[in-house]
Amino acid sequence: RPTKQRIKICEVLFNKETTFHFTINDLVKIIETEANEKISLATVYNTIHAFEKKGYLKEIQIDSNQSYFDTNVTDHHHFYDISEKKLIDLDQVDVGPINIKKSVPGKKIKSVEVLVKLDTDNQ
Amino acid sequence: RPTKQRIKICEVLFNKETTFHFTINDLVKIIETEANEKISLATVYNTIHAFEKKGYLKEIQIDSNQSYFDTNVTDHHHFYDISEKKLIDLDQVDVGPINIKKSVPGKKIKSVEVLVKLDTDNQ
DNA sequence: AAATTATATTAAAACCATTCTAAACTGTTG
DNA sequence: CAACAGTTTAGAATGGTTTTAATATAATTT
Repeated sequence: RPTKQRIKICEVLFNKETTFHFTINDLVKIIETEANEKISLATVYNTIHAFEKKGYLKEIQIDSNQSYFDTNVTDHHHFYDISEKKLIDLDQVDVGPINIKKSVPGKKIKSVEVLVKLDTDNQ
Repeated sequence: RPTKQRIKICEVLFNKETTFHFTINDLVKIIETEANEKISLATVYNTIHAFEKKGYLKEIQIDSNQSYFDTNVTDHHHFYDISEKKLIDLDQVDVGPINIKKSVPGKKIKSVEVLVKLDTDNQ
């Protein structure tokens, strides 16, 4: 299981000081420039999805035409900078407690996600 | 501007007692069965986007491979039923006030969206 | 009401992120 | 080191969305 490709991806993702956000394309570019190695798109998708299932990554859906991933797997929320198409972490503390006062019969809450969209403040 | 196709779409969307959620595909199917009329996908996309820009519809992004639209354009949040892929409205009252205690320099908050994901409660 | 103009609709092609496929390859186990 | 299961790969397929270029329609002018 610990193949060359997976080791490389792990290095890029988890040998950083801070957590960060990326798209599949970002990741491929990082690997191909930083490491000057070719890697198949399919492998990246496979690996990232495997990591996500294991809980090493979180998928964040904002845009209907691209998935973002987060190496920060703790419970938290996000700012989304619309013009730069970038994500910024938002701690639970910075949002405050959220108490959902409505429930749906036969269903249980799996997650509560807050997305705060940001625009340039050109007053 | 008030073409046959636009009138038909308006009827389907806004002559209802309640607001509702739909995908482009849902809408095309409704029009083609309920009205037995053919309508081009491109027209539906054009019209829906035009309506969205005018503020008659809200786009909701959940799934990275399909956009949902909401005829409820008031400020509110959503439940997302994962297994049924359906949206359910969640009033602001049912979520409570959210106060974002962090800010990003040069950016202003455009929207705060809460998405509560639901799973089947098979205890 | 015909002619003109601007705007909409359409089918089909293009796009692009993601997934699938089937063959080649690699790490592991005995 | 042989055999197997799991992995990688390039390329094709998928599917929602957008674009294109031609045709049609509504509004405006003559």
